[in-house]
Amino acid sequence: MLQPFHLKMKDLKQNLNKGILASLQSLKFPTKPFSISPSKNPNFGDLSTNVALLLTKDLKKPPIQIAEEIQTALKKYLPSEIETSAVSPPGFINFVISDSFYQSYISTMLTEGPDFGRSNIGKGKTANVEFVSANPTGPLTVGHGRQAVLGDCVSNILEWNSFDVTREYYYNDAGRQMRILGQSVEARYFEALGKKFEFPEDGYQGDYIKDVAESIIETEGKSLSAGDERFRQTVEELIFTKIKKSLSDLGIIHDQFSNEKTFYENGAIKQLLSDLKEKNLIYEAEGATWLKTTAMGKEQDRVYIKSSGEPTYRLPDTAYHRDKINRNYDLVVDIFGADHADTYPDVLAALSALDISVDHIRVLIHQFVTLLRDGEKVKMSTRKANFVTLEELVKEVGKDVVRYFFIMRSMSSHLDFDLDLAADQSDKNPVFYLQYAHARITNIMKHGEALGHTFSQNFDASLIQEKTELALIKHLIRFPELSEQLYESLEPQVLATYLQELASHFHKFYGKCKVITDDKALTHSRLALITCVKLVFSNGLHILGISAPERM
RNA sequence: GCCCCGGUAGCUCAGCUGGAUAGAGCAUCUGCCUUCUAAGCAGAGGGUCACAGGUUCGAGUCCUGUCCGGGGUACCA
Repeated sequence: MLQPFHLKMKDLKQNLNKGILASLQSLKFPTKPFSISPSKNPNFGDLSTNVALLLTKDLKKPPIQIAEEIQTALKKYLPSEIETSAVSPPGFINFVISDSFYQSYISTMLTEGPDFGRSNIGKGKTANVEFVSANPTGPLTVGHGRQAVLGDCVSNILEWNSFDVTREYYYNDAGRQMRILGQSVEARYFEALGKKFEFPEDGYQGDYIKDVAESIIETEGKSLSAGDERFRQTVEELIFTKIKKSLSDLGIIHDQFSNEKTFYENGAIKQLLSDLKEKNLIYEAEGATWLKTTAMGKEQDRVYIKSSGEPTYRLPDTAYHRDKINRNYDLVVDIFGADHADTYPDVLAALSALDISVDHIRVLIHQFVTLLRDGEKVKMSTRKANFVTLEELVKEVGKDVVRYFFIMRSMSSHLDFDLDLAADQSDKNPVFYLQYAHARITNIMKHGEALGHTFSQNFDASLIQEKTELALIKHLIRFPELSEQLYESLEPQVLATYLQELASHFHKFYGKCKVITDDKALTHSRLALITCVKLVFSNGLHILGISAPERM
C-alpha cells in the first residue's frame, strides 16, 4: 500500500543536501556550494551531484577518488528514499530514487487535485500586467497578437502563483497619430460625398478608414464640416470596438483601460513636470522642453515637449507609470515589443529621480513576428494597411492554434509565423499533439466507465512499475517546481515545452501499457495515474489559455 | 557610430543557476491500426552549437573581439 511519506522532490533534495554536508564534515573536507540536479540521462540515475568535482583543487586529488570517499561516507546519511548511489566519471555521484517514492506521489497529486502545482508566492499580493496597449489607429495585426497572448499568459502565470492580477491596456489618444487618423477619416468622408478633400501626407490608407467615413455619413449625416471632433471620436470608438472583439476572440479580456488624456485632465502631467523642475531636471532649449536624462546616467537628454507644443510619448508614459505605482501594486509588469526597448529606461529613470521606487516593475521585451506567406516575408505597417489582421488569423486557424504559435518560442527570439503552415497543415500543429493526449485520456476514462471501472482512491500504487509509467510520474513531479520557475522567468514558452514533453511521455505510455484490462487492480492503478496526467494537462493548458478537449 | 535581441540538424526552434553521449517538431526514409482515438508509436539519416581567442577540472551556456540577421537610437509611438 501507500508509503507513509509524501515528500516533495524539493524536500528530498534538501535532505540529500544535508546528508552530503554531513559526510563532507565527517571527512573533514571543505564545503563549497554544490548542486544537486536531475540527471539528464536515465543511465545516471535520478539525481546527480557535482560536489566532488568542485573539491579537486582544494584536495589535490583526482575527482573520482574524492567522489568515492564521499559516496562511502554518505551511506549512513542517505535519505531513505534514495535506493542506490554510484560514482561515475569524471566524478559525479548519481542517485537512484526508489520506485515507491514515485508511486506514492500519485496520491499526493490526487489530493491536491486542481490545485496541484499552484504556488503561494503571490498570496495576498496584487499585480498589474500592461499589454497590447496599441493605439486605436487600426485593427490589431498579427504583430500585436504575440504581445496579446504573451501578456495574457503572463497574467495567467501570476494568477497560478496566487497573485490578484489586473490586466491593463494603455493607449495614447492625445498625440499626433490620433490627429492624423481623424484627418484621414475626414478626407475619406469628403471624398465619399464628392467634395474637395486633402488626404494627409502620413494618412492611414486602409479600407477600414473608408468604412468609418461611411458609417459617419449614416449616423451623423452629410453636413459635418472640416475639423469636426466627431471624425476622430467616431473612428476611435469604432476601432476600439474591433480591437476588443479581436482580443475576446482570443480569450483575452482587459480589466482596465487607461489613456493619456486622463493625465492631462487630472493634472498629473503638469504635476510631474513641476516635480521634475523642482529637481532641476527640466530645461528649455531649441524651442523644446528637455528632460535632463544625462543627469540620470543616460547618454543623451530627451525631448519631453516638442517645439510644436506637443509632448513626446515619454512625458505621459511617465505620468501613467507614476499613477500605476500609486495604485500600490506589489508587482507591475510592462510588456513591450522590441521597438519600445529604448523607451522604458527613461521612464524608470525619471521616476527614480523623484525618489519613486521602481524595484517592483518588471519589463518584458519580446522580439518581432515575421509573417511568412508563400515562403516570403510580409512587411507590415498599420498606416499602409499592409497587414494581416489578428481577427482574420483567428478565424482562419482558430484560437488555440494562434495562442500556441505565439508562445511556443521564447520572447527573446524572433517569431516566424508561417501562414500557410498554420492554415494548411494544422493537422500537424504541435498544439494538437497536446490536446490529443488530453482527449485520449478522457476517452480511456469513458471507456473504463462503460465497463464499470470508475476511478477511486483505493488503488495499489506499487503496481505502477513499467518504465513508461515511472517516466510519466517523474515528469509530473516537476510541475510544482516548474510553476515557480514560470513566475521567475514569466516565460510561457517554458510551459509549452514542458507540456510537449509530458504529451510525449503519455503517448509512449499509451503505446506500451493498456489501462483498461481484465486485471482490475492494475486497471484502477493506471486510472489513478492517468487522472494525474490529465490534471497536469488541464492545469497547464489553462495557464496557456488553450482548451483541453474531451475528444478530437 | 552606439545600445538591445538573435546566429544550434535541410527548415522553425528547445537546451534550467556552466556538467557526463547536444534535443524536439516539420521535411526525407523504414516498419506498426481485428485490441482504451494512427492528430499516435517504434526506428534511420542529418551537427566543426556563426568564427577566433580567453576563464574553468569541464563551455552551446560565462568574458573579449570579429562577421551576419532583426530592432532601437538625431523633436513618431
